Amino acid sequence: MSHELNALPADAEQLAVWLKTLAEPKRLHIIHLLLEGVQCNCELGDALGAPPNLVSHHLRVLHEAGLIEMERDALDARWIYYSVNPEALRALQDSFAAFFDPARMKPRRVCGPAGVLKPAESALKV
Amino acid sequence: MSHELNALPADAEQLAVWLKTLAEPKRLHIIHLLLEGVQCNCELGDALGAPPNLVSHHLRVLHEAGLIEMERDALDARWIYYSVNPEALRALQDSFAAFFDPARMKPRRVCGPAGVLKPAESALKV
DNA sequence: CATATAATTCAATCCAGATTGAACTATATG
DNA sequence: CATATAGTTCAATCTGGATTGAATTATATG
Repeated sequence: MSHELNALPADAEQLAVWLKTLAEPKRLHIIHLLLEGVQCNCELGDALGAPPNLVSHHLRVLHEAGLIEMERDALDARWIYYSVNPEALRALQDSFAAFFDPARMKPRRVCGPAGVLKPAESALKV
Repeated sequence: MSHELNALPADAEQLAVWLKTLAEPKRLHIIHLLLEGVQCNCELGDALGAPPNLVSHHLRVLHEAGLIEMERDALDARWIYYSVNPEALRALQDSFAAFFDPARMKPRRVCGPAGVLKPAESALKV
């Protein structure tokens, strides 16, 4: 047979990484805030009620997952602005929609006694 | 103001629960297998290379999150068949698509020096 | 240069939850 | 009833990763 039914498809590997990244409540909240236009560590920290080093940690995880981008302020380079990576957001959407597509649902594979018996047999049995 | 920008929207709470449930690699794999039509604990265990009690644990978590359903075999009630809950799958799709909708992206909110200065001022500064 | 600020890095601690092994439940079959 | 099977429950252990506090970097300003 061509493709293993048992293995998780390769496309799903990237999705798994993204899901792990987004499953953290504070990180999901950060994405929400970034989408709303909030951008620097300090403001994110205020909104989350979290210290700057913790915010920094979560921002790094999000950045390493390719979900957000960073950019220094042109006038005062101490400030760093974060934003959602639009391409990644679209890829995430597509990947998720493909994996959890209800149309993917296949009929049950025969496994237990009820499936093994033919209709005629199961009729006799009853 | 009507709604807090800081708080995670209520709709996102359910999504957060689902994401935490699906972020576990074996559970994501189980969803994949169920979508492919695999259904009983034993076959899932074979595919995952995991003992039945561990499979059972993950199935419970998925069930408690409302993502899967269970049904006993009509002929031999020792067998239990699991399947993805189609309604939950659709709700998950909708919820995720709404939260990560690229169209949600708002312009950056003023925060640092570059944003605070008016165009004229920043022009002078340069 | 000295001081302040925005943010990161580092090391230590803590904790939720995955994993494991053994006992248990429920059902079927001889 | 005794034995086997499919699966669950329970308690203990282990581990990845969130959290915390202190030190560090980079930049700006007087």
